[in-house]
Amino acid sequence: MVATIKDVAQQAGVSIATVSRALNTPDRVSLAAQSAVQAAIAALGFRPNLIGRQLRADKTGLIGVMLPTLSNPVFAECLQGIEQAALAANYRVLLMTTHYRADREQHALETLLNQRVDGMILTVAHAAQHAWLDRLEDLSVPYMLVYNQCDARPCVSVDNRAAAAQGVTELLLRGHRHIAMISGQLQASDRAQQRYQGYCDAMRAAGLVPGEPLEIDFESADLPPELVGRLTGPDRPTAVFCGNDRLAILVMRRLLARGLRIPQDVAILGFDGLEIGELLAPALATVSQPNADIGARAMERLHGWLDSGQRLASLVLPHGIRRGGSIHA
Amino acid sequence: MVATIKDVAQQAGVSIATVSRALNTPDRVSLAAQSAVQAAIAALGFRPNLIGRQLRADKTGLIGVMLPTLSNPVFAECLQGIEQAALAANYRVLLMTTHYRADREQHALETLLNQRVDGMILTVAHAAQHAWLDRLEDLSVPYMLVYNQCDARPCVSVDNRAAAAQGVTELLLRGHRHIAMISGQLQASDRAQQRYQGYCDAMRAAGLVPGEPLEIDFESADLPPELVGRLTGPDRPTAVFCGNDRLAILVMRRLLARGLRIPQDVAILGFDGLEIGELLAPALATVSQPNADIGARAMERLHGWLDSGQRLASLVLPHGIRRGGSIHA
DNA sequence: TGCGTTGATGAAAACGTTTACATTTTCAGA
DNA sequence: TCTGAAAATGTAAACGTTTTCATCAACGCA
Repeated sequence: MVATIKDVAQQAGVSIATVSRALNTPDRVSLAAQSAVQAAIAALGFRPNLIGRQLRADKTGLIGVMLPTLSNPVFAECLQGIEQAALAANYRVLLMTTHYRADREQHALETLLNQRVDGMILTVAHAAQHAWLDRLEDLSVPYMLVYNQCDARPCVSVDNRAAAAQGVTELLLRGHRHIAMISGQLQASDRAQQRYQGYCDAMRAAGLVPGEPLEIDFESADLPPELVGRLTGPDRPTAVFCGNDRLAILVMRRLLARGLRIPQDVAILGFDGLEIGELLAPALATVSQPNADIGARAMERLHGWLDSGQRLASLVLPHGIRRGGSIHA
Repeated sequence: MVATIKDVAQQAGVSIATVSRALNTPDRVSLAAQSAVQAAIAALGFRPNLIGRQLRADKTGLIGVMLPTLSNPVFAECLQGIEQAALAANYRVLLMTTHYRADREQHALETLLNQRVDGMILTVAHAAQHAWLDRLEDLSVPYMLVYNQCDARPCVSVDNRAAAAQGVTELLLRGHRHIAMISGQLQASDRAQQRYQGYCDAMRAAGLVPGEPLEIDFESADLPPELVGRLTGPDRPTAVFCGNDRLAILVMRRLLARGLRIPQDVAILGFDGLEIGELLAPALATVSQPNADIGARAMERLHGWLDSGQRLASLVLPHGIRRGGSIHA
């Protein structure tokens, strides 16, 4: 049997109120009582039951975090940032992954809500129209989106569209005219759509006709053969812009295996800024995001919101362009 | 104001006990009452407060997960496995990272204990002598170690020593005689020690004298110059066995930058089996572990323990040797 | 001495559930 | 119609805290 505050009180010869005060507001307790309580706590190995405390306080100190997957290091790094900032702000992290599935998004949000997390940090499929986010607003549960970018919601992200356009422009400057874009399912990710928009912007600004996006499952372990065909066939593109680095790496592998030279035969540009990309051969050029920062800043802002009750505006963090061997020889 | 079971009872014209039963054991409630309750729940948007339930039941449905870092994809993949298995078993995951620091291990365990998690999945510095693990045993809190390997505790891991020895043997078979080992701080990781033992085993079995381990901080972003010196200097090794893939990748980068050829000038062998290693140039040879499986199996076993009350034995999963360009031309 | 202020303490209520136990209702069989 | 068992329901306690409110002692001051 694990000791409760009642046992401590009895052992120390004081009331449970005094024990509670000794724990939370020691200055309101006589020195004699304090040391009696300390002794009793040590003797019994008492540790306060947070569940009781949370029920009474109607606060859990929990932050619900919902991300698509941890297999993509982008989200793992972001989570790392969240966790570090949560520790600093004395919150704990309850984690759920969705694997880009709507039913899992719903289940996760429901669970987090039932668990009475104080706030949430989320990446959802489509921030703009999302019934559950509206529900969070109604319930006035503080939340922050990460990676999603949407005027009507509190987000921490880069400017996906502008960043993508800048990346594609980098390819255009190198003389590419036939540039394809590969992306995870647009329907599963508003970021993917925004990045595709950025691609279109840059193409049109150069007087070119943007291609249709070549879609592929976000979590697929390899490229479908017919896609490989389009990238290696007779009218293949001279450059490929990939909606994220994971895809870019898959593409690089497949094309290299098919005997294409990168970047001479085809240039590859990613999006995310995964560190590991720098170590590939050739090094992956990419539009980089500050992943750990995205998480940490989101947590900081959420903390501010929880502290002040003031909803905070979105935050757009700077992106970067990391040049590398995959786009210039 | 968010609705409670009491509001639902009032709205439905029944007692709270009936509402509770309608929720948990619907077969013990008349159809009339069931539908009245359902209607009330829908009307009020009631969602059961898990905190109240957890307090009453003395069960939280939470699994505490403590890992060194998520920046190393090994642990991110493992966490992914844990999360997936936790979902299947209807548990939720509370995450804490330690960054290989003893004070953070202690803080995390304390927090998880206070939060009354039903069980824990942990990677600790040293499984064998670890006061807090002893404490868990005393409190009979079910837990499973991952990556740690220790006869006296419930672990899910590979056989680190044998795996390392097999990897090093692979190098020996290729004619290497001067093989160095680079590792994270041995004092921060029993796995590192076991892998070093395996290295020594293999070297001695070949009649060679094992070198001292070259230690480096687990989380350092680059190699210290003096270490680079030893790897590139006049009596440099012809092969380097790295205690984990992350280190191996750092080593590869540095040595390539110094103009050494891999594997002609120096062969590199990692440990972990990170997928990304296959995409490097040259592809990283490594001793592979089934990371997601380690997490998933640990969670399954923990679930079994929680269900049955029976502590389960350790599980040693098979390792593999992934050959690659970093050890053979 | 008497009074008011301050500081320490305790009793009890409250947070939202589940469940043991008691009570009421239903219904089949005589 | 009556009886008894079974089914449905309700009352109240319990889980471990925090906090309000009341009580009481101590003490300074007139």
